[in-house]
Amino acid sequence: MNLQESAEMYLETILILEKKNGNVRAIDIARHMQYSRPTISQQIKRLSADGFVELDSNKHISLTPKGRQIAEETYNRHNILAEIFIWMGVSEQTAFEDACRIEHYISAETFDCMRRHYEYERKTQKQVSKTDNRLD
Amino acid sequence: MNLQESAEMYLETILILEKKNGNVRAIDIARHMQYSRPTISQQIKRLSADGFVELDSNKHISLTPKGRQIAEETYNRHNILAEIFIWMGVSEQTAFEDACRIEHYISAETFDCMRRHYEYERKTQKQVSKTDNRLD
DNA sequence: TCAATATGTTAGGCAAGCCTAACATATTGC
DNA sequence: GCAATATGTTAGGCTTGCCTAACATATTGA
Repeated sequence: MNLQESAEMYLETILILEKKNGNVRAIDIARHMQYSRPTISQQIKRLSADGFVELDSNKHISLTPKGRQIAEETYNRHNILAEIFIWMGVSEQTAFEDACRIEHYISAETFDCMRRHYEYERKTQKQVSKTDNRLD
Repeated sequence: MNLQESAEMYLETILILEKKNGNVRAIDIARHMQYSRPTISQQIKRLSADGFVELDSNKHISLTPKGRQIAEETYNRHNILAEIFIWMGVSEQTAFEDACRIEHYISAETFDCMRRHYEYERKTQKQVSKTDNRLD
């Protein structure tokens, strides 16, 4: 299920907006991603044709199970990566921005190793402050 | 100096081939990157127009100072990222592949934090084996 | 109610970065 | 020396993913 970066971004955005607003319209996605309305319209059409989203009669967009799975995987990786970066001392904003780009390119293997490393370190050597700019 | 991923890849590849072979021809780049000869020809023309590489009368390609700087930065980040991933337990091949993609998207801030974290951990808790597949 | 505004879609365009086919030129081996 | 092979270039094409302009439709407020 190796989707393009852009498709993952759309699906993750839909999930985020769904959590925030309940329902999701194309215009909401356009504002959130800072893309034009036609761009969203086209991409939603594509995601719909490929079975990742559905539109109801009110043009409300929802994730299919298949789409939701990808959205949630992407969302989780994004957040966990950002959490790891923040733990390493990266500022919150940069951590989220970098995580957002990197999540699309990191393999499952590397992601798992980073996560395991992080969890292990947090458990064993809890209170070592090794950088100036840690947030926690 | 925010170059495209693809330009960074070409420059890094030229540096690698230069280290390996002494001189670099378009065909060497094509084989290494698995792209067609015309593609390399076009991209070298572009990199040359933008002042990142030069061609001599034998069609040997060399990096300008400006090009070399980017190539070396990219190369170093690639290797250090891979080293960190391997240290975290990622297999050598995956570590290099992931590093190769991620190096183009990670910010200086996040990269520095990862590097500092790695160096600190190596220094303080040298012999803790936390995963099965560590290489060192 | 109906004009103004908001939202969605269609059509057409553009840049990046690949490709193949065809041609041009350089190198090599008999 | 010359045919075969290797390398480089030109021309034209394709996909992805964005854009604007223009139009279609829905919603809202005086």
